[in-house]
Order: sequence, then structure tokens, then C-alpha cells
Amino acid sequence: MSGQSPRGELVPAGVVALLGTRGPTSRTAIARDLGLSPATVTQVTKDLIARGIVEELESVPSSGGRPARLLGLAGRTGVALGAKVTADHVAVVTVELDGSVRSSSSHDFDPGATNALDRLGEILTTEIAVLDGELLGVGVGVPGSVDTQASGIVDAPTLGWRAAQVGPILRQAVAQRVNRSKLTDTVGTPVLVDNDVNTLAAAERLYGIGREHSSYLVVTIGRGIGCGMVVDGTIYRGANGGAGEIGHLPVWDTGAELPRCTCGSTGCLEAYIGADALLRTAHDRGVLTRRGTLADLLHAATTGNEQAQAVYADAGERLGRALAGVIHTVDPEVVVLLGEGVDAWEFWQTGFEPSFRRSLLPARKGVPVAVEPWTEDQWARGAASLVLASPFDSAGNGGEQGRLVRARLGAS
Amino acid sequence: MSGQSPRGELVPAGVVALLGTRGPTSRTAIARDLGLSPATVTQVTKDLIARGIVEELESVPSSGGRPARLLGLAGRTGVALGAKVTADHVAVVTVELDGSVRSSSSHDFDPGATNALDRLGEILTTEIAVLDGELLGVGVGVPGSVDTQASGIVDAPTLGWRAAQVGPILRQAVAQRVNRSKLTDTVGTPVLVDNDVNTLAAAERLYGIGREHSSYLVVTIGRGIGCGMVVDGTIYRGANGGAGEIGHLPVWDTGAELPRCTCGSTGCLEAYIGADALLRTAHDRGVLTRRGTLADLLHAATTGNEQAQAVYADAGERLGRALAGVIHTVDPEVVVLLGEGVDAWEFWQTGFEPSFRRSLLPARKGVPVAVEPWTEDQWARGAASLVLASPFDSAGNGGEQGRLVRARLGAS
DNA sequence: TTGACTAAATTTAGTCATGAAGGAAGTCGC
DNA sequence: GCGACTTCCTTCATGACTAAATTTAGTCAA
Repeated sequence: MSGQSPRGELVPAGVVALLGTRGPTSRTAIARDLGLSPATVTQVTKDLIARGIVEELESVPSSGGRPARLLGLAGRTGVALGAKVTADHVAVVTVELDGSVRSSSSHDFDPGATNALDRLGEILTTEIAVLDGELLGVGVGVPGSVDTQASGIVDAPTLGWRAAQVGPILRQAVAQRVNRSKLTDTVGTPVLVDNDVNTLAAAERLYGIGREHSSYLVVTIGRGIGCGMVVDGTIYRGANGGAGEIGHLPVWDTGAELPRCTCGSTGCLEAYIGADALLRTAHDRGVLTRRGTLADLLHAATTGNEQAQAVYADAGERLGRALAGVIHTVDPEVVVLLGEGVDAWEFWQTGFEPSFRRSLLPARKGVPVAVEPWTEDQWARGAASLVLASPFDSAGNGGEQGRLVRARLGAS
Repeated sequence: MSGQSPRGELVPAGVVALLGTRGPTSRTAIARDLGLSPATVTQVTKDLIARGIVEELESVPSSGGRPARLLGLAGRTGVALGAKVTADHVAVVTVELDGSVRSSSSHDFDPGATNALDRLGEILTTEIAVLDGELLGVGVGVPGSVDTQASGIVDAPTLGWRAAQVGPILRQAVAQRVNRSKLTDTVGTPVLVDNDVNTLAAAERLYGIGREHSSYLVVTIGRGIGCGMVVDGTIYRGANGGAGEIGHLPVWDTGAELPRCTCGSTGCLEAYIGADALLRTAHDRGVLTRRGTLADLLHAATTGNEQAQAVYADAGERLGRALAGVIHTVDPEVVVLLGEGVDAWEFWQTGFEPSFRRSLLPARKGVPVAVEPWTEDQWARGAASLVLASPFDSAGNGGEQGRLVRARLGAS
């Protein structure tokens, strides 16, 4: 029913996280954004100021009333570490509170090796060793389903992982090598693990569309097709952590020959418009040679090859149809498109736009679809933002690890 | 963030509603089901007992510890009124706290008439006049989208309603004619309005699958195809109240001729497997004459007409595919099938089962689909259960009207 | 029938957050 | 320059809920 937080760290940590991610903010704005009463914010900030974590900054020019006093973090330089695991490498970044990437690196990685998880732990501890600034936590994004962020047991067919103990093993590895500051000894370093698309949704929550909307979809186009769902400001994961698997929406045509999907079934969306499917289609249609890459396909389309453009347009048409269905099902405010594939969006779009709009109910026709520019480090940055997003998660998602994050944010 | 309930009525009302819908329950079980601490339940029930609303019943034989003392409602006979609006009539039932239907009736109704809402108010006040027992509230189910239960502004294309002020007008009508007990004068009679499928989801929450699962879909087969979604025990409505519109999932085959849907688009699921579509298909295939009805079609199938059976099976095949997609999107624990159409389910099933299971990801293949028997008054019963479900709704959904319900449940 | 054990309910001593009322610090019109 | 107004922030009393410890009421085994 209603209930209050089990530990008293949620609100102060929320304030600190908000100030860190949003920058200087007035007390009233904090109360609004966090859904608290102004009275509570006064109390909490008073305490945080007394402990030297938060400081009062300048006033903003008023617009007819008492001018707002901005609050900011006082000299703390916490960072979050983010890692994205793929089939052949691990990308790692360190991210400031405000979402800016301080450093990034890439490491060879074989998820099939017997000691893969140990190797992953090694990569992380190496990065942690050279870190300066307090480490708030580690976020890990994997292309698969994760039971909860807090435990971090992973099923990832593309990596060959079944019930992989990613969270437990990484927590152990990190605990042994972390630089031993006054905090670290006592409370342990939080390690949050989540599906890679959900990490992007978390990043959007903090630094992107989530600042203006509380309910949205993050759809990724790349090797696979994924969907992260944010509802009322928290990531929605479904009953088994399997929500948003739109890459496996059945979109086949009755009677036609069905493409085989990596999931074992046939006729999945991904089997039509995933990266491999695009290459296969392009090859079948004589646009690419057997060794052609996505870069080749994009180059062909950009230089006016109509066959290449049609490959994208056909994919866009199918995506539009499928996405319209998803929107009818979950009714989000906005949709954000991300992923490696959006660099070719101008060609997808010619197929996507008409099929998407005509498939929507009249009441939904206006739903905005924002296509954001993509950079290679975005996956890892998303993973890092799991850490700072956890104070905003409804209790439970972050769980024990979320508590650790909050303890660090609220610590003097 | 966390926060507690603004008014102190939520928990006591929750306890009363739980006892009413579930029957006698021990304090510990109440605490578990409501997500409260035993201490809170002790306090609240002490008060309720002192005020004569709740009473202690017998103990249950213990299994090794102190035996649980069951609590039950003391002699109150509150009822809820439920109304389901269709294109040609209004079905009304009165429902006891435990979900049993006490009386039911049907009234001619023309939603296109200029004074349709006044007429609807009349129907309700007439029913209220002959009621005995305290009226806890009125629930109304409409085949369309509703902004919130609390306000009750309705868009219903099939009724020809746009921005119809159903909630406000009914509240006014009910307020004027309600039997004036001590409560009624001061607080007003709550009137909750919701999409018809959501009302079924609410009924399932209280009396059906919701007792064992906190996350499920309620899919209706009938004139249209609908889907109510319950997540963490509360009805999920989407950003604009448009979630679950699976009747308009695009399911067309590329290149084929597309059936026109009532929504104005083509190729919607409903345009293939809604009641009208089944009749049209049956006619096209020579199974039915132009005047044939669904009853004729079902009779033909039951008596062994393979063409008739194939009409259902084809529909089942398409439903299975679409529903698999919905499951990949929202990942519920269970699915419940309801609606007028399920009486022919044995014929749907032959097409549904294979297409559904083969379209699911391996991890989802086991998701249970329960088909429940259907009775005509279930729509109206669902509407009535909106009233008792509101104490369990996360704050906001019930809103102001939910507060009124809680006030009544908690009143002496 | 006595003691060990278990589970349910209650008491106690809090914590968290709130609403209501009021003070503080500006702008604006005159 | 003075009151009216607006907006931001704070104080205070209080309510809702909780965790932990304790009491209560049974079962079970010897």
C-alpha cells in the first residue's frame, strides 16, 4: 500500500543525485522533481549543508516573488564506472555526475572463455585502480536478460551465458581491489547489472528525454532490435525481466518463407531487420558482395544506390508496423530511437514514417519519435548511469546494491 | 519518492476491502497481502474493532505456533452498483462485497440520443432507489478510452461519444437521488468510470487471477479485441489511458488485401478476428448466409462443419501470433482470456495454440493462458468491482472518487 | 506435565514525511 | 517609497508507519 522507505537514505541520496545530474537546483524545484513536500526538502538539505555535502550558491533573479536560492554539490568529485559487454570486447567509461564521459577504453574479451567473468572482473579492477575521485559504483550492461539489477544473474544467448553469476563475481572482484578509502572498507562497492537497452533507458532518464517525460520507450536498432520501457520514471522490466523483447515480435507474412532467428524461432522482427538480416537481404538483392559490411551498405545508399536505399526502407516499413503495435500496447508519451543503426536512419525513415503513422490509431498518430545521434561510448555510458539512476528507481529495483549507492551519496 | 498516504483512510479502507472481498483473514495475512507491517495491522484493526466495523472470529487450528485469529466484517452489507454501457443497452448489477451478484437487469439505451447521459443517469438512480443495503459506490464500464477513473471523460467511437462527460453528469445525477443516509449527505456517492476491459481486470484483481498473481493480462474476445494490463497489482493505463489497445495491432500481410477496421485504418487485428470479421469471413467462405449470426457459426462448428471450424482456427492463429508479441512486450506472469467469444474457444484453440507457442521466446514458452467461462453479467460485475478495487489501486488512479470510496469503507 | 519450539499478535520507541501557518525576499503599480 | 502581491523557504505539531523486542497461545516430544 503506501508505506515509507525502509532506510532513511533514500531522500537525501535522491537530492544529491538530482543535484549531481541536473546541476544547481532550487529547493522548490527539488521538491517538485522528487515528488516531495518543500518542508521535507528544507530539512534534508539543511542536514546535507551542515555535513558539507551541499552548499548554497547564488540566487536566481526573481520573477515576482522571493528569488530561489540554488543548491549545488560542494566539491565532491564522485564518478561512476560503466562497462558494456559484447561478444568480442568490453567497453569501459568513467562518467562524472553530470553525465559527461571522463575517460573511455576498450578491451578484448571472449565471453566464451571458461574464466570470462574473472577476466571481466580484472578489466574493471584495472580501471578502478587508475581512477581518481571517489567511485560511486559500477554499472554493467549486457545483451541479455538479467533477473534484477541487484543480483545480476544473466542469461545472454549471444554471449553463450546461461545463469551467469555476473553480479556476484564482479562484486567480489571489485571488493578485493578497490582503493581503500574510508567508505569503501565498510560498505562495499555497489555493482549494478542490467540489460543493455535498459542502461540506455537509465541514461535517458537522467540526462535525456526523461527530464521532460516520465513515460517513454527507448528503441535500439543495431545487431538486434531492443526496447527499454520507462513508466512513471522507473524502468519497467516485466514479471521476469523479459519486457521489451521487441526484437522477437512475430511479424511474418502468412504463407511466405520465414527467416530464421537467433532465438530459434522464425519470423521474428530481428530476423528481418537486424544487422545480419540487412546484410543478407542486401546480398540477396545483389547490392553487396558476400563480404560486404554495414558500412558498405550505408555508403552505397548515401551515394545514391537505390537498391541499397530500398533495403533500409523495407526494414523501416517493417519496424514502423511493429513499433505501432508496441505503442498501442503500452501507450508511452514519446519514443526515442538509438543504437548503431540510426546512422542510416535517413534511409530507414522513408519506409518507416508512412507505415508507422498509418498503423497508429487516430488518438496515437501524434506520438513523437525522436532519433538521437549515436556515439560508440553510449552503451558504456548508459551502464554507468545505472548507478546514479538507482536513487530514482522505485524501491526494489536497485535493491541491496541501490542501498549501497545511496549510502555513498549520502555519506559525508 | 517514497512518501506516505496523504489521508489516513487508505490503510483502514484497504483492510475493510480485503476482508470484504476475501472473507475472514488473520491479521498476519492482512499484513502480508497489503504489504504492511503486522504492527500497523494491529493498530488499524484495533480501531476498526472498537468502532464495530470489524469483529474477531474463531481461531484457526495452529500449525506449531500461536493460532491465527480470523477477522471479519461485522454485519455491514455494503453493495456496489455496476453498469456496462453498450451500443444498444445498459446492463446493471448490484454486487456484494464478496463479488457475488445480488441482482441484475438490462435497459434499452441509445448512446446516440442527445440526452443519452441523462438517460444513463436515470437508469442508475432508478436502480439505486430500489437498493437495500448501503451503496458503496457506482462503477461504469464503457467500450472506449477514459482519461481517468476519477474524472470519467470518455472517448468511445463505437458509441459515438467524444469527450463525453460521463463521470461528472452521472455524479450529479446520483447525488440528487441517492437515499440520504448519514454518510451520503456529507461525502457524495463515488462514481468511477473506466474502459470496459479494465473493469474486467479489476474484477480479476479482486476475485480471480489477481489473488495469486500480481502481474497479468486480461484479453477479451468479442466484438472487438481488448487487453487490460495489471502490473504490480494495479491497472496499467499508459500515458494517455490508451494502453492495451491490442485490437488495433497491425497484423497485415505485406501485399495482401487489407480489411478495413472501424478505427479508420486497415489491417488491424480486430478487422481480422473481431466478431464482424468472423461473420464476414464465414460468409465469404460460404459457411453462413448474409443474415447468419455468431450463434449460427458456433453451431455449425459444433456440429462438425469443418469450414466453420477453420474460420475460428484461422482467427486463433492470428490471435496467437499477436498475443505472443504482446507478451514479448510486457512480460506478464499469466494471461486470462475472457469475453463473449470464449464460448467458441475450443475451435479457436486449434489455431491459437501452435501459433502462440511457436512465436514465443524459449524463456516465455511456459506462460500460462487461462480461459475462463463467460457469463453475460460479467461486464457489469466488472464495473461494480471498480469500486472495491479502488482501495488497492496505487494512489491517483482512483483519485478523488477513490477517496470517497475509502471514506465509506472506513466509516462506522 | 514440563520444557522446547513456533507462529501470531502486541507494545514500545522511534523515523519519515507531511500540512498548515508564517516569515523572508524579491517585483510591481502607483 | 509604500502597500499589494508573488514566490520561496522554514518552523512546528502531528500523523502514519515501522523495526525490534516481547507477550500470548498454541503444538510437539519425551
